[in-house]
Amino acid sequence: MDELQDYPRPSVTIDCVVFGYDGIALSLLLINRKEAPFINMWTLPGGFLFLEETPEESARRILKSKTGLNNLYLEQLYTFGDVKRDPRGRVLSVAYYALVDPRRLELLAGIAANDVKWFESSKLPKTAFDHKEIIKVAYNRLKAKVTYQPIGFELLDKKFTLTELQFLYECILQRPIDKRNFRKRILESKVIKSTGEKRSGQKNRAPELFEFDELQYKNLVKEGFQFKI
Amino acid sequence: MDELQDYPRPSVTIDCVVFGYDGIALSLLLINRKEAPFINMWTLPGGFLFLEETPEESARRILKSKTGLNNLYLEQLYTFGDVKRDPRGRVLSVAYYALVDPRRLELLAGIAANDVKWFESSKLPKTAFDHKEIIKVAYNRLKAKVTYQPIGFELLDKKFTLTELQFLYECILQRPIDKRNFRKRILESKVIKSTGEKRSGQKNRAPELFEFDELQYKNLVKEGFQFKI
DNA sequence: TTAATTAGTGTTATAATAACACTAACTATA
DNA sequence: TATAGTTAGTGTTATTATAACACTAATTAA
Repeated sequence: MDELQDYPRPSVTIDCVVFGYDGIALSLLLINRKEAPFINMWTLPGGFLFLEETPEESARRILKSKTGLNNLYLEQLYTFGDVKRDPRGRVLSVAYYALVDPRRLELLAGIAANDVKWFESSKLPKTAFDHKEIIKVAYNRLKAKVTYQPIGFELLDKKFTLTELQFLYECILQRPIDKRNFRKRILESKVIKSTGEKRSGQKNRAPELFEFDELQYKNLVKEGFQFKI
Repeated sequence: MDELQDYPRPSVTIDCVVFGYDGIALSLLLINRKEAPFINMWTLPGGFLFLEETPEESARRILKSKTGLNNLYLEQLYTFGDVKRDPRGRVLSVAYYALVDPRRLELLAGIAANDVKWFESSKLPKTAFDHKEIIKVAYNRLKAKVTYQPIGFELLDKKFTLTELQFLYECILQRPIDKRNFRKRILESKVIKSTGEKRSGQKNRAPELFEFDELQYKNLVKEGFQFKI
């Protein structure tokens, strides 16, 4: 019989690509590394997988400890396994990506402000390990996914205007979207509903506030509905 | 500094979902397990990851040893990491899926015929570990992928007729496709080209033989072309 | 009250998709 | 050698989805 101990085991880490959106630009959360190797370089939030947790649980634990947030949208991205991706030895990384509204996020008090930082996705610093590659894969996945699954809402406040939602999509997809067509489609899809409220206090017409209709979305999915932007 | 040996390491295996198509049905290659646990049950071809190989290299090595084939279409599927997915201990599985024309495949002489077997995907036996779940994820991925990437060709002979290609798509997607629309679209896409030959010796009109135009496909992709069925 | 600013709204041309039925070529056999 | 049986191959049209486009409405500040 094969015994587990007959085979050498790699180390396994979890790395998270955390996307945030502050209303202006898509950003990524990076951590300044305080240890060798790659001391003082920027890295994805990550850590070693514990034996008593699943990779997803591990990702949530790590995100909680680095950002203080739980319950965020999280999805497995890919497992990176180049033999020399970590100079310390053989380390597999199961990568996840997460979506966060950074305005809802309080970076943990215990962590020095300089250690954890948001970077605009177009202005990333040099990163350690193969994290540049992981980020690239994550961004491509986000871009593809956002057009056929209503995950963009995770990056916004609970209540948002259609203009805000459109700006977010333009920001992720890096292309302009026609306002009238966008509104028509998103409203026809029935995945968002009006709250009846308006956002006032601006120097212009008060826009209507909408929210994601999760219940309705689940029903639509059951009927075979496919979200599409 | 973090040292790798400070952290417990899980075992890591590679499991492969091998899809085959014999002209009639989509099939899966399973292996009859000769060891505990799950002795005598059917499993996905798999094995432990070696420290000196990447997960993909490992998958190719495993497939080569179980099927004798190399150079097959292979793609990482997902990493399965339930804490109790293997009764022997903590084992992560990095799963891959592969596409094979089973008529090109000679099962290795060294392996008893009963040990390795094709099963129609609609008539699978009970499988060990969480392999049922892995298979389900793989089939969903294949179904989605086949509509926007020309990977179906991997399951056919180098030269094939349009009718064969259409049957394959109907088989994977589990729905009828209009013959004229299918031909129009696949030919307009330019990813296949006529060989000029015909397949004769049947009791009916000799169909034209086509082949996948890989060079042309790569060019089209560079120009931003998206395959679509 | 007026200017500035962003929100909100429909129509039409164009392109993509889906539905549909016959003729052509080859083989077997009467 | 004519005919029946079988699968290959071919275009057109209606329907639906997409893309392009410009003005009016509401609010605030000056």
